[in-house]
Amino acid sequence: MGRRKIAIARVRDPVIRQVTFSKRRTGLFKKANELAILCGAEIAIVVFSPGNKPYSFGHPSVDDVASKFLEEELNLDDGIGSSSSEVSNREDLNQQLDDVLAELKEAENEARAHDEILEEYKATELTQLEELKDSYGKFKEMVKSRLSDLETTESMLLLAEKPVVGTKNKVARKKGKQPML
Amino acid sequence: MGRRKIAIARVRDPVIRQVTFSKRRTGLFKKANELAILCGAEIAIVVFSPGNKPYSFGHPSVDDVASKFLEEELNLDDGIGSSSSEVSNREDLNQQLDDVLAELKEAENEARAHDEILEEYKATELTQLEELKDSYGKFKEMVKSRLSDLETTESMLLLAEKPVVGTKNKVARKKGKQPML
DNA sequence: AACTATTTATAAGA
DNA sequence: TTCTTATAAATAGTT
Repeated sequence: MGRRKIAIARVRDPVIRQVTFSKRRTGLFKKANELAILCGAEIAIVVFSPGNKPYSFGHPSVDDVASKFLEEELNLDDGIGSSSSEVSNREDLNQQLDDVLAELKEAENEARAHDEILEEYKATELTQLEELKDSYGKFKEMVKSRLSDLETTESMLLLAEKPVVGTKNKVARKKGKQPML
Repeated sequence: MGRRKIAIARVRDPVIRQVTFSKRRTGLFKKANELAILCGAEIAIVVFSPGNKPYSFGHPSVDDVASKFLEEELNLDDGIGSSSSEVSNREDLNQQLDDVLAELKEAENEARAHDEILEEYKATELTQLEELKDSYGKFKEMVKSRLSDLETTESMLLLAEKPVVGTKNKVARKKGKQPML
Protein backbone atom coordinates (compact mmCIF):
# COMPACT_ATOMS: atom_id res chain seq x y z
CA MET A 1 0.00 0.00 0.00
CA GLY A 2 2.55 2.55 -0.95
CA ARG A 3 4.28 4.05 -3.90
CA ARG A 4 5.64 0.61 -4.59
CA LYS A 5 4.84 -2.91 -3.62
CA ILE A 6 7.32 -4.35 -1.17
CA ALA A 7 8.10 -7.96 -0.39
CA ILE A 8 7.39 -9.11 3.15
CA ALA A 9 10.98 -9.66 4.21
CA ARG A 10 13.17 -8.05 6.82
CA VAL A 11 13.86 -4.43 5.87
CA ARG A 12 17.63 -4.06 5.64
CA ASP A 13 18.17 -0.37 6.29
CA PRO A 14 17.83 0.15 10.06
CA VAL A 15 16.48 3.65 9.62
CA ILE A 16 13.81 2.64 7.18
CA ARG A 17 13.03 -0.37 9.33
CA GLN A 18 12.38 1.85 12.30
CA VAL A 19 10.22 4.20 10.26
CA THR A 20 8.26 1.27 8.88
CA PHE A 21 7.80 -0.06 12.38
CA SER A 22 6.41 3.22 13.65
CA LYS A 23 3.98 3.59 10.80
CA ARG A 24 2.80 0.01 10.91
CA ARG A 25 2.52 -0.14 14.67
CA THR A 26 0.26 2.88 14.51
CA GLY A 27 -1.77 1.21 11.80
CA LEU A 28 -1.99 -2.05 13.70
CA PHE A 29 -3.20 -0.39 16.88
CA LYS A 30 -5.73 1.60 14.92
CA LYS A 31 -7.05 -1.57 13.33
CA ALA A 32 -7.17 -3.22 16.73
CA ASN A 33 -9.16 -0.33 18.10
CA GLU A 34 -11.61 -0.47 15.22
CA LEU A 35 -12.03 -4.19 15.67
CA ALA A 36 -12.79 -3.67 19.34
CA ILE A 37 -15.32 -0.91 18.72
CA LEU A 38 -17.02 -2.35 15.66
CA CYS A 39 -17.38 -5.85 17.04
CA GLY A 40 -17.35 -5.33 20.78
CA ALA A 41 -14.28 -7.53 20.85
CA GLU A 42 -11.77 -7.50 23.65
CA ILE A 43 -8.16 -7.32 22.57
CA ALA A 44 -4.65 -7.00 23.91
CA ILE A 45 -1.47 -6.43 21.93
CA VAL A 46 2.12 -6.34 23.07
CA VAL A 47 4.91 -5.44 20.63
CA PHE A 48 8.62 -4.95 20.88
CA SER A 49 10.17 -2.55 18.40
CA PRO A 50 13.35 -3.39 16.47
CA GLY A 51 15.06 -1.39 19.20
CA ASN A 52 13.35 -3.59 21.77
CA LYS A 53 11.11 -0.98 23.25
CA PRO A 54 7.76 -2.29 24.45
CA TYR A 55 4.42 -0.98 23.20
CA SER A 56 0.99 -2.19 24.12
CA PHE A 57 -2.64 -1.77 23.23
CA GLY A 58 -5.62 -3.00 25.20
CA HIS A 59 -9.38 -2.79 25.00
CA PRO A 60 -10.86 -2.44 27.48
CA SER A 61 -7.35 -2.88 28.90
CA VAL A 62 -4.49 -5.30 28.56
CA ASP A 63 -5.26 -6.35 32.13
CA ASP A 64 -8.84 -7.26 31.50
CA VAL A 65 -8.16 -9.23 28.36
CA ALA A 66 -5.27 -10.88 30.09
CA SER A 67 -7.32 -12.01 33.05
CA LYS A 68 -10.02 -13.31 30.76
CA PHE A 69 -7.51 -15.28 28.75
CA LEU A 70 -6.16 -16.70 31.98
CA GLU A 71 -9.65 -17.81 32.94
CA GLU A 72 -9.96 -19.63 29.63
CA GLU A 73 -6.66 -21.25 30.35
CA LEU A 74 -7.86 -22.46 33.73
CA ASN A 75 -11.23 -23.65 32.52
CA LEU A 76 -10.48 -25.30 29.22
CA ASP A 77 -7.16 -26.57 30.47
CA ASP A 78 -5.30 -29.75 29.72
CA GLY A 79 -7.04 -32.96 28.89
CA ILE A 80 -3.62 -33.88 27.61
CA GLY A 81 -1.10 -35.98 29.47
CA SER A 82 -3.67 -38.47 30.67
CA SER A 83 -4.87 -40.74 27.91
CA SER A 84 -8.41 -41.98 28.38
CA SER A 85 -7.02 -45.42 29.11
CA GLU A 86 -5.23 -44.02 32.11
CA VAL A 87 -8.46 -42.61 33.43
CA SER A 88 -9.22 -46.09 34.76
CA ASN A 89 -11.05 -45.77 37.99
CA ARG A 90 -13.37 -42.91 38.70
CA GLU A 91 -13.45 -43.69 42.40
CA ASP A 92 -9.69 -43.46 42.63
CA LEU A 93 -9.75 -40.16 40.84
CA ASN A 94 -12.37 -38.81 43.16
CA GLN A 95 -10.22 -39.77 46.12
CA GLN A 96 -7.21 -38.10 44.58
CA LEU A 97 -9.23 -35.00 43.95
CA ASP A 98 -10.35 -34.88 47.53
CA ASP A 99 -6.74 -35.09 48.65
CA VAL A 100 -5.72 -32.38 46.27
CA LEU A 101 -8.59 -30.24 47.43
CA ALA A 102 -7.44 -30.52 51.03
CA GLU A 103 -3.88 -29.68 50.16
CA LEU A 104 -4.88 -26.73 48.09
CA LYS A 105 -7.03 -25.35 50.87
CA GLU A 106 -4.03 -25.55 53.11
CA ALA A 107 -1.91 -23.82 50.54
CA GLU A 108 -4.51 -21.12 50.21
CA ASN A 109 -4.42 -20.46 53.93
CA GLU A 110 -0.69 -20.02 53.77
CA ALA A 111 -1.15 -17.77 50.81
CA ARG A 112 -3.47 -15.64 52.90
CA ALA A 113 -0.76 -15.33 55.52
CA HIS A 114 1.65 -14.07 52.90
CA ASP A 115 -0.90 -11.57 51.77
CA GLU A 116 -1.27 -10.14 55.24
CA ILE A 117 2.43 -9.62 55.48
CA LEU A 118 2.48 -7.84 52.19
CA GLU A 119 -0.59 -5.80 53.09
CA GLU A 120 1.38 -4.08 55.82
CA TYR A 121 3.24 -2.19 53.15
CA LYS A 122 0.16 -0.95 51.41
CA ALA A 123 0.63 2.57 52.68
CA THR A 124 4.37 2.70 52.18
CA GLU A 125 6.04 4.90 49.63
CA LEU A 126 7.82 1.91 48.22
CA THR A 127 5.37 1.42 45.40
CA GLN A 128 7.52 -1.21 43.84
CA LEU A 129 5.89 -3.57 46.28
CA GLU A 130 2.55 -3.06 44.56
CA GLU A 131 3.91 -4.99 41.66
CA LEU A 132 4.80 -7.96 43.78
CA LYS A 133 1.45 -7.89 45.49
CA ASP A 134 -0.33 -7.84 42.18
CA SER A 135 1.39 -10.97 41.03
CA TYR A 136 0.75 -12.55 44.36
CA GLY A 137 -2.92 -11.66 44.17
CA LYS A 138 -3.13 -13.26 40.78
CA PHE A 139 -1.60 -16.39 42.15
CA LYS A 140 -4.14 -16.45 44.94
CA GLU A 141 -6.92 -16.03 42.43
CA MET A 142 -5.62 -18.99 40.51
CA VAL A 143 -5.55 -21.05 43.66
CA LYS A 144 -9.13 -20.12 44.42
CA SER A 145 -10.21 -20.65 40.87
CA ARG A 146 -8.56 -24.03 40.89
CA LEU A 147 -10.20 -24.88 44.15
CA SER A 148 -13.69 -24.24 42.84
CA ASP A 149 -12.80 -26.30 39.80
CA LEU A 150 -11.81 -29.17 42.00
CA GLU A 151 -14.89 -28.80 44.15
CA THR A 152 -16.99 -29.50 41.13
CA THR A 153 -15.26 -32.83 40.77
CA GLU A 154 -17.70 -34.05 38.20
CA SER A 155 -17.01 -31.25 35.75
CA MET A 156 -13.29 -31.64 36.14
CA LEU A 157 -13.46 -35.26 35.24
CA LEU A 158 -15.33 -34.31 32.12
CA LEU A 159 -12.69 -31.77 31.31
CA ALA A 160 -10.00 -34.36 31.59
CA GLU A 161 -11.61 -36.34 28.82
CA LYS A 162 -12.36 -33.37 26.58
CA PRO A 163 -10.06 -32.55 23.65
CA VAL A 164 -8.29 -29.21 23.80
CA VAL A 165 -10.32 -26.49 22.17
CA GLY A 166 -8.93 -23.04 22.73
CA THR A 167 -5.70 -21.20 23.12
CA LYS A 168 -4.80 -20.38 26.65
CA ASN A 169 -3.05 -17.29 27.81
CA LYS A 170 -2.33 -14.92 30.62
CA VAL A 171 -1.57 -11.24 30.58
CA ALA A 172 -1.35 -8.76 33.39
CA ARG A 173 -0.66 -5.12 32.76
CA LYS A 174 0.99 -2.59 34.95
CA LYS A 175 0.91 1.15 34.91
CA GLY A 176 3.32 2.95 32.61
CA LYS A 177 3.17 4.80 29.37
CA GLN A 178 4.38 4.18 25.85
CA PRO A 179 7.95 5.14 25.09
CA MET A 180 8.22 7.16 21.92
CA LEU A 181 10.85 5.18 20.11
CA MET B 1 -12.21 0.21 2.64
CA GLY B 2 -15.31 -1.19 1.20
CA ARG B 3 -18.22 -0.35 -0.97
CA ARG B 4 -19.13 2.32 1.52
CA LYS B 5 -17.46 4.14 4.32
CA ILE B 6 -18.67 3.01 7.71
CA ALA B 7 -18.53 4.81 11.03
CA ILE B 8 -16.46 3.20 13.73
CA ALA B 9 -19.30 2.25 16.04
CA ARG B 10 -20.66 -1.04 17.26
CA VAL B 11 -22.18 -2.98 14.37
CA ARG B 12 -25.79 -3.68 15.29
CA ASP B 13 -26.62 -6.77 13.25
CA PRO B 14 -25.07 -9.74 15.09
CA VAL B 15 -24.53 -11.64 11.87
CA ILE B 16 -22.76 -8.79 10.13
CA ARG B 17 -20.82 -8.11 13.30
CA GLN B 18 -19.51 -11.65 13.35
CA VAL B 19 -18.59 -11.51 9.68
CA THR B 20 -16.83 -8.22 10.20
CA PHE B 21 -14.96 -9.68 13.13
CA SER B 22 -13.73 -12.62 11.10
CA LYS B 23 -12.56 -10.47 8.23
CA ARG B 24 -10.87 -7.91 10.41
CA ARG B 25 -9.28 -10.40 12.74
CA THR B 26 -7.70 -12.05 9.72
CA GLY B 27 -6.51 -8.68 8.51
CA LEU B 28 -5.15 -7.73 11.91
CA PHE B 29 -3.18 -10.93 12.30
CA LYS B 30 -1.83 -10.55 8.78
CA LYS B 31 -0.68 -7.03 9.59
CA ALA B 32 0.88 -8.25 12.79
CA ASN B 33 2.76 -10.92 10.91
CA GLU B 34 4.03 -8.43 8.35
CA LEU B 35 5.14 -6.09 11.11
CA ALA B 36 7.05 -8.93 12.74
CA ILE B 37 8.76 -10.01 9.53
CA LEU B 38 9.46 -6.59 8.06
CA CYS B 39 10.81 -5.10 11.25
CA GLY B 40 12.02 -8.09 13.20
CA ALA B 41 9.55 -7.09 15.89
CA GLU B 42 8.20 -9.45 18.49
CA ILE B 43 4.47 -9.37 18.95
CA ALA B 44 1.64 -11.05 20.80
CA ILE B 45 -2.08 -10.54 20.29
CA VAL B 46 -5.02 -11.96 22.19
CA VAL B 47 -8.59 -11.29 21.02
CA PHE B 48 -12.02 -12.38 22.11
CA SER B 49 -14.66 -12.55 19.41
CA PRO B 50 -18.16 -11.11 19.90
CA GLY B 51 -19.06 -14.69 20.77
CA ASN B 52 -16.27 -14.70 23.32
CA LYS B 53 -14.07 -17.20 21.61
CA PRO B 54 -10.36 -16.60 22.16
CA TYR B 55 -7.89 -16.12 19.31
CA SER B 56 -4.22 -15.38 19.53
CA PHE B 57 -1.23 -14.51 17.41
CA GLY B 58 2.39 -14.58 18.46
CA HIS B 59 5.76 -14.03 16.84
CA PRO B 60 7.94 -15.78 17.66
CA SER B 61 5.26 -17.00 20.09
CA VAL B 62 2.86 -15.52 22.58
CA ASP B 63 4.96 -17.16 25.29
CA ASP B 64 8.17 -15.52 24.27
CA VAL B 65 6.74 -12.05 23.92
CA ALA B 66 4.89 -12.54 27.16
CA SER B 67 7.96 -13.52 29.11
CA LYS B 68 9.86 -10.62 27.68
CA PHE B 69 7.15 -8.20 28.64
CA LEU B 70 7.15 -9.63 32.13
CA GLU B 71 10.87 -9.04 32.35
CA GLU B 72 10.36 -5.41 31.40
CA GLU B 73 7.73 -5.16 34.08
CA LEU B 74 10.09 -6.49 36.72
CA ASN B 75 13.05 -4.41 35.63
CA LEU B 76 11.68 -1.00 34.73
CA ASP B 77 9.02 -1.09 37.42
CA ASP B 78 7.30 1.72 39.25
CA GLY B 79 8.99 4.95 40.11
CA ILE B 80 5.47 6.35 40.48
CA GLY B 81 3.70 7.05 43.73
CA SER B 82 6.68 8.71 45.36
CA SER B 83 7.33 12.21 44.15
CA SER B 84 10.94 13.27 44.38
CA SER B 85 10.00 15.60 47.24
CA GLU B 86 8.85 12.61 49.25
CA VAL B 87 12.23 10.99 48.83
CA SER B 88 13.42 13.10 51.71
CA ASN B 89 15.80 11.07 53.78
CA ARG B 90 17.97 8.44 52.24
CA GLU B 91 18.82 6.93 55.60
CA ASP B 92 15.16 6.43 56.43
CA LEU B 93 14.56 4.80 53.12
CA ASN B 94 17.47 2.48 53.61
CA GLN B 95 16.01 1.40 56.93
CA GLN B 96 12.63 0.80 55.36
CA LEU B 97 14.24 -1.22 52.65
CA ASP B 98 16.01 -3.38 55.17
CA ASP B 99 12.70 -4.06 56.88
CA VAL B 100 11.02 -4.91 53.64
CA LEU B 101 13.87 -7.16 52.69
CA ALA B 102 13.45 -9.12 55.91
CA GLU B 103 9.72 -9.50 55.44
CA LEU B 104 10.10 -10.57 51.86
CA LYS B 105 12.62 -13.22 52.80
CA GLU B 106 10.12 -14.55 55.26
CA ALA B 107 7.44 -14.55 52.60
CA GLU B 108 9.74 -16.35 50.25
CA ASN B 109 10.30 -19.11 52.78
CA GLU B 110 6.57 -19.59 53.10
CA ALA B 111 6.33 -19.60 49.37
CA ARG B 112 8.88 -22.39 49.28
CA ALA B 113 6.68 -24.39 51.67
CA HIS B 114 3.74 -24.00 49.32
CA ASP B 115 5.87 -25.14 46.49
CA GLU B 116 6.83 -28.32 48.25
CA ILE B 117 3.19 -29.17 48.82
CA LEU B 118 2.46 -28.65 45.18
CA GLU B 119 5.53 -30.59 44.11
CA GLU B 120 4.03 -33.74 45.58
CA TYR B 121 1.60 -33.80 42.70
CA LYS B 122 4.23 -33.54 40.04
CA ALA B 123 3.78 -37.11 38.95
CA THR B 124 0.02 -37.17 39.24
CA GLU B 125 -2.29 -37.58 36.29
CA LEU B 126 -4.13 -34.43 37.29
CA THR B 127 -2.25 -32.29 34.81
CA GLN B 128 -4.46 -29.34 35.55
CA LEU B 129 -2.26 -28.82 38.54
CA GLU B 130 0.66 -28.03 36.27
CA GLU B 131 -1.02 -24.80 35.38
CA LEU B 132 -1.37 -23.77 38.97
CA LYS B 133 2.21 -24.64 39.66
CA ASP B 134 3.34 -22.59 36.70
CA SER B 135 1.62 -19.51 38.01
CA TYR B 136 3.00 -20.21 41.42
CA GLY B 137 6.49 -20.55 40.03
CA LYS B 138 6.12 -17.22 38.33
CA PHE B 139 5.09 -15.67 41.57
CA LYS B 140 8.11 -17.10 43.28
CA GLU B 141 10.34 -15.76 40.55
CA MET B 142 8.90 -12.34 41.07
CA VAL B 143 9.57 -12.60 44.78
CA LYS B 144 13.15 -13.58 44.15
CA SER B 145 13.60 -10.96 41.49
CA ARG B 146 12.19 -8.38 43.83
CA LEU B 147 14.44 -9.54 46.58
CA SER B 148 17.56 -9.07 44.53
CA ASP B 149 16.27 -5.67 43.53
CA LEU B 150 15.90 -4.75 47.16
CA GLU B 151 19.29 -6.14 48.00
CA THR B 152 20.82 -3.65 45.66
CA THR B 153 19.35 -0.84 47.67
CA GLU B 154 21.22 1.75 45.74
CA SER B 155 19.70 0.86 42.40
CA MET B 156 16.24 0.77 43.84
CA LEU B 157 16.55 4.23 45.16
CA LEU B 158 17.53 5.33 41.71
CA LEU B 159 14.50 3.61 40.29
CA ALA B 160 12.26 5.44 42.69
CA GLU B 161 13.42 8.72 41.28
CA LYS B 162 13.26 7.68 37.67
CA PRO B 163 10.23 8.63 35.55
CA VAL B 164 8.22 5.77 34.19
CA VAL B 165 9.51 4.62 30.86
CA GLY B 166 7.81 1.49 29.64
CA THR B 167 4.54 -0.39 29.79
CA LYS B 168 4.57 -3.44 31.96
CA ASN B 169 2.92 -6.73 31.22
CA LYS B 170 2.76 -10.39 31.93
CA VAL B 171 1.69 -13.24 29.73
CA ALA B 172 1.89 -16.98 30.13
CA ARG B 173 0.68 -19.25 27.38
CA LYS B 174 -0.71 -22.75 27.47
CA LYS B 175 -1.01 -25.31 24.76
CA GLY B 176 -4.08 -25.21 22.56
CA LYS B 177 -5.11 -24.27 19.07
CA GLN B 178 -7.24 -21.62 17.50
CA PRO B 179 -10.99 -22.28 17.39
CA MET B 180 -12.42 -21.53 13.96
CA LEU B 181 -15.28 -19.25 14.96
C1' DA C 1 -16.71 -18.14 0.27
C1' DA C 2 -16.09 -15.03 -3.78
C1' DC C 3 -16.33 -10.80 -5.94
C1' DT C 4 -15.36 -5.61 -6.66
C1' DA C 5 -16.13 -0.82 -5.81
C1' DT C 6 -14.20 1.96 -2.49
C1' DT C 7 -11.92 3.25 1.32
C1' DT C 8 -7.84 3.03 3.95
C1' DA C 9 -3.00 2.09 4.87
C1' DT C 10 1.38 3.08 3.65
C1' DA C 11 6.22 3.43 0.75
C1' DA C 12 8.65 7.02 -0.97
C1' DG C 13 9.76 11.45 -1.01
C1' DA C 14 9.96 16.16 0.90
C1' DT D 1 9.32 13.15 12.86
C1' DT D 2 5.45 14.89 10.31
C1' DC D 3 3.12 15.71 5.84
C1' DT D 4 2.09 14.60 1.21
C1' DT D 5 0.67 11.63 -2.42
C1' DA D 6 0.73 7.80 -5.59
C1' DT D 7 -0.25 3.22 -5.09
C1' DA D 8 -1.07 -1.21 -2.83
C1' DA D 9 -4.02 -3.56 0.20
C1' DA D 10 -8.08 -4.21 3.15
C1' DT D 11 -12.74 -4.62 3.35
C1' DA D 12 -18.32 -3.33 3.12
C1' DG D 13 -21.79 -4.63 0.65
C1' DT D 14 -23.33 -7.83 -2.59
C1' DT D 15 -23.94 -12.49 -4.88
